[in-house]
Amino acid sequence: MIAVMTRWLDPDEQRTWRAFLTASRALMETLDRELQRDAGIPHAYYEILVRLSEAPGRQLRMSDLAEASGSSRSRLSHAVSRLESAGWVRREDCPTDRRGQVARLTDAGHATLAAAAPGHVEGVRRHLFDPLSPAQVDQLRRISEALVDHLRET
Amino acid sequence: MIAVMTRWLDPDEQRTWRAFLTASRALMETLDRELQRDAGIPHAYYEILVRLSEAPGRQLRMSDLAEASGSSRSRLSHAVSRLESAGWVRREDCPTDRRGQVARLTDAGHATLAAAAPGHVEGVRRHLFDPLSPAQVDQLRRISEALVDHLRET
DNA sequence: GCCATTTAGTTGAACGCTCAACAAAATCGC
DNA sequence: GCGATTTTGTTGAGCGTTCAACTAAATGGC
Repeated sequence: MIAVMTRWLDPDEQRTWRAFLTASRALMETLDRELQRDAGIPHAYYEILVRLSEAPGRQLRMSDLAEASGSSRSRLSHAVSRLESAGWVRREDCPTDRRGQVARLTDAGHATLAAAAPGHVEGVRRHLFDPLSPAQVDQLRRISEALVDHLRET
Repeated sequence: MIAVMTRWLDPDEQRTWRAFLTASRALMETLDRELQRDAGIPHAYYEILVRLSEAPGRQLRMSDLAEASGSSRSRLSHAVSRLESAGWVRREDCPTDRRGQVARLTDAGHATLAAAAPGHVEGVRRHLFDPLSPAQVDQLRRISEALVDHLRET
């Protein structure tokens, strides 16, 4: 039997953790709601369209798209099904791997994205960048990258 | 007709925004999965139990609990229903406002929380605090509080 | 006091996500 | 080459969240 004493968060850590929790949740919910209201799509779907629009030929293998959009395979599969029936994405067989599928952004999908993007960027600016000083923006980038690096190797 | 040119994100802002997005999403998903695996409850429910455990008499009005846990009324109502049928929370009539309901943490709920807390705190430490320097933790607190302040007044 | 408005909380439907199970094709080991 | 393993992607069930609609009680105006 091994007993390990829990190292609880001290008041400062507590405050930091809760502030981070509140801020990131509120930010995501706000941006998600704005996108839903103005463009009729959830943020996760918006991001899929963005990644496809940036890919060469506006197309990506499902697994690469999952990786790029930070999504599980299952989630992506469901999401692309929905985007496909909205007419914004088409699925095609991958020529080099017969297991594979390629998701391609349609013109309609690109148009939807183009219509949604300005409002969304505006929202990101207003809710994330405007309240922070340039130094804080820089700090936030370093902090986020440190967290990502750490989470990836776990 | 007023045409406003979109101020797109410059490469640095782009990088910051995406890193933040990736980091906060990955962190939340990781902590949520760990809590689900080790304690069988989602993070949102864990937080409700925490807030109740900290309240005087381990009880709170539904609307105060919603406020404290950063939840919509509807979400809280559904959540408390589930927590109630798990035996972790009880609903009682509010003595001073006949519209009101008070959620009270049961002993079973407190025990569940006590069992889940050490592992969760450990996770927060490992995934959030360990990868950051003390200075970065301080920066993150300031940044988060600035964002929260800004989002609250919108 | 009485009607209009606001506040508290709940409900059900629609939707998106998670998880585990699965099929099919590619790759690895020998 | 051939069987075991890994990788790719999908599926369906269960769960949690959102949104709009709703009831009931408190508050405010006159």
